[in-house]
Amino acid sequence: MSFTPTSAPITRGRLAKRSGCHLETVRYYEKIGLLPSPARTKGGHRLYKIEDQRRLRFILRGRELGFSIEELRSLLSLADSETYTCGEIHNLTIDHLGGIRRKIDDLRRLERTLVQISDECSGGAVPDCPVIDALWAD
Amino acid sequence: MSFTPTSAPITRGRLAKRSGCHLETVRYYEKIGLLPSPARTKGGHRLYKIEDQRRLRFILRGRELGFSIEELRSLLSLADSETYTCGEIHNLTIDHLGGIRRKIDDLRRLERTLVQISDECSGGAVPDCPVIDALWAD
DNA sequence: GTAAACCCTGTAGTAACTACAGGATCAAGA
DNA sequence: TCTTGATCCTGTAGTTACTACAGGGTTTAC
Repeated sequence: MSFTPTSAPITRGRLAKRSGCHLETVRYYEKIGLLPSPARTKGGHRLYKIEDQRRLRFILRGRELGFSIEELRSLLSLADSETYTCGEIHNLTIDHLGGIRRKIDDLRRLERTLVQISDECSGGAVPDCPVIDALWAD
Repeated sequence: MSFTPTSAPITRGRLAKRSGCHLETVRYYEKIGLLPSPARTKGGHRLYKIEDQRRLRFILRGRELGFSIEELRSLLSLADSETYTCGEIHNLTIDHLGGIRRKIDDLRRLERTLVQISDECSGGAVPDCPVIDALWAD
């Protein structure tokens, strides 16, 4: 007889709470194939094991790092394959980083433009505004 | 008899092409109430006037500046009212700018984290990767 | 045994479009 | 006038990554 108190299967709600995500997110990840369909109770309730928790945490961390679902699918299939190389992962990461940097550049350009336009704005009670003028301009 | 050759009504396709947006976007903006429903031919085809072109350009420019549809709805209703003040527009613009700056900050944090993680990555053919490790970590 | 708390399924909603399908209309040339 | 090809019409479904129900069934604690 051995005690295995920490590895007892847990319900979906408990998994979500422990992982810090929404209850429905767990079901969603299962639906789109990022999480495997877990064992069930006789009544049909899902039962998750430690490895499911680990996988969910992987996905949630990846999302926090801005990886898309499809990027995570690639990342997970590499990680699952056990034959991935650091180079493959590196490429995915660099691509992802490129996308983030493009977004930053776009937003910075936007910021500069908006600042330029709104700096001309008196902000007062006058019925005339350079922001509106810029949008209406021919 | 007067000639008014430049102000003849144009079709949806022509309006879209002139304004540099997708054909269906015009219909979409009409559907959500940003553009008014235009006059029609006997056969039901839309006919747009110069003022519609102007309004569409306003919306498209606003979108380029990152304003959401709802923000543009506010901006347009102010602009339509003819009684707006520069201060009201300024507030909307400053709020919008705040949102953009928050996004930039978020993305920069993300970038730093990703660079930190992937800098430890050899990028070689070895089957071990700090990116994956970071995601799997307990 | 019962009641509260939890879980099940499927579906619809979010933002801002884009992409059809299956037809009708329009403009230009013969 | 007829035809042909381009354009247009409508409604609906797809995109991303979830979230929010409705209307039930199950589990658990007392």
